[in-house]
Amino acid sequence: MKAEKQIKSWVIDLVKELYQHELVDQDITVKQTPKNFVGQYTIVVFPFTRFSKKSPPQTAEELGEKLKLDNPLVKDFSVEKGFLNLDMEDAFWIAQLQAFAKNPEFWRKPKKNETFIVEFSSPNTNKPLHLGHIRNILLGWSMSQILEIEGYDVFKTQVVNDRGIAICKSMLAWNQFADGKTPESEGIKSDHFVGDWYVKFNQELANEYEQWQNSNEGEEAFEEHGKDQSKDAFFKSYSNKYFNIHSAIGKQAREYLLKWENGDPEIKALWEKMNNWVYAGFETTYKNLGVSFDGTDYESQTYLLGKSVVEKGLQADTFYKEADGSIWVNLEDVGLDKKIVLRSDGTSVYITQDIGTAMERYKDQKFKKMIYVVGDEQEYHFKVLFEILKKLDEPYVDGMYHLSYGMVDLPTGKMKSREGTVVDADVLMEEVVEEARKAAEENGAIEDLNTDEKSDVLRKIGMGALKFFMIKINPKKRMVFDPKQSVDMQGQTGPYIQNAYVRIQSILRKTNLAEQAPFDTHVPTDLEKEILAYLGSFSKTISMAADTNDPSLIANYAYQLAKNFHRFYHEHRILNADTEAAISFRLELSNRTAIILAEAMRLLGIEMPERM
RNA sequence: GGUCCCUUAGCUCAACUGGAUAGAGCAGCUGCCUUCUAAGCAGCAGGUUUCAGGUUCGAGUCCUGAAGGGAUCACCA
Repeated sequence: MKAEKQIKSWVIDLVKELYQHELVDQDITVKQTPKNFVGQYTIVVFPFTRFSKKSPPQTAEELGEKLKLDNPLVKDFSVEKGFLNLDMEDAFWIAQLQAFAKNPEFWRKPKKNETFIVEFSSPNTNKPLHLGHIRNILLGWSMSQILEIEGYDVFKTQVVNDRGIAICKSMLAWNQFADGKTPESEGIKSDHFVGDWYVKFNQELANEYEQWQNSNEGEEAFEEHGKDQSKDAFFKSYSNKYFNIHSAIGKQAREYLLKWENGDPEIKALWEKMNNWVYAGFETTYKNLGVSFDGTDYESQTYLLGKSVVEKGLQADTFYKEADGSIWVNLEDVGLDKKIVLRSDGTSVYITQDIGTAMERYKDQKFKKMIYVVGDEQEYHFKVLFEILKKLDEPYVDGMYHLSYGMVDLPTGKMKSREGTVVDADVLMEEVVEEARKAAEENGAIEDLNTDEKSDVLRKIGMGALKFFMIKINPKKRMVFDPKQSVDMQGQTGPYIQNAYVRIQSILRKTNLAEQAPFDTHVPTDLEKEILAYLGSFSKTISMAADTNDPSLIANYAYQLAKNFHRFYHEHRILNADTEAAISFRLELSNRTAIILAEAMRLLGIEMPERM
């Protein structure tokens, strides 16, 4: 199962013997041979010509001869330009398949005893989770699973932004307009309930603003600051200032915030009540998404952590004080800007809190590595954060990584809450399961299941479609989310992969795997060899996904494997193959394929149904 | 304007980190269900990898420049 590694070690020995040159694994490229050539593994020999002092084909020929002679597992070889294609003996493939039974989780790496923190999701508490969060959560979750396989002790955490002006807006609107209504009384999911009051606030603000625009004060502001802009453009750009300077309702919201910071009991109680509604709602959404966390940091508890940071920075002369009392760090020597870390009024800014949180986490966990799953619009922020930590000589800084992912767009453009084009996570999940139900009704394969079993299967299929659709795309790419495509169940989709698994389970139910004859006399077909070789490359794929922080590699692997299996299923009989050995071999091959498919999907947070 | 990211088939994406003739799916067209689940398989068609140079045995991948799109450059979070 470590075939490629084994071939590399052969090559290393051979090159040493023939050309007296020391190679390491990384110098050698071994890959699966493309379809239109004979053989299963290909060695790229171009790089060896430097010290073989022969043409690429000659070098390949020479290596091939010797490999074949020395290794009984190499049946034959062929040379095409600088590529050496190896055709392996049947015994080699039999041994590959047998090896799975000895090491059923061969892709799992030994424990490293190192803590790896993965921070993801990071919602605000003033509105429900949306499509963008789903991408974030899927990435974070799946990186966690992958790193766990790589041998880390993974600690999954989220930062909840539970304080600030946003939640105060919801609180204010609820206080003024809700008349004591609750999520229970209205029958609304509780995070949506709180979000609705946030929307209500913004509506009130918009009304107020519109009236003000036509008032004398509004006219004056336009005269004074509008310059050569159109009225519309000016008022659009002025809205923040309006909120902070003129708005009555805005003033009230800020008073809420001030009272909160001063520990006003009434406001604190309201704040707690509304946040608890939100948490209850998030809990449901997380559960439906199939994710959980090992810890949660609330900003209300971490936003003061900045103080110790500032002290440390001033002591180390990393930070300096301006005349007005604000504290800064100068990062111009590493090509960045100056950055404030403490306001003149002594309050901390966002980055200060991040530094504090990192230090706190290190104190608690002694983590070796940490990933922040955060959108790419914050790339600069994290560059600055890491540089500051470096200047502060924090020991863990080299293990920190910002897993930056592109925004999720709709076919109609950006998601904008003001324009009501935000795709809500809960609504989306419902839709996608509903779509699975329609598809299942059409083909009727699960009619005989009871209601619970059926809804379980439909949930797995619908969520599988949605999750796969999002996770198969390279994280750093901005993606277009087409709702129609996200519910597709055919082609390069989650259900396509689930279907391969279900087909295998259906076969395995008809027989007893443990009672099969030995398969060592079976002569494997080209396709069987191809699948076996591909199964073996699962470890490599996981490692690469871990190294590049890219779960989409696993998604593509799973798709490719499922595709190979579907083809195999059509081209070969399994249960009624010609010989006992063939039946046994194919059953075991199918069994291992199913196990690896399920594992690959598990790493992506996708469950397999047994029927569909 | 500075910095960073993206650009591959009509659309959505791959390409094992520099390897062979750039692959899938969707959409379109053709076949295949009395044989292990047709959410499947096989086939047709679709490409100057945005453009111009460079590096080398070899470039979608690396370098330089250009064009188009995006992000960021707050005493916001």
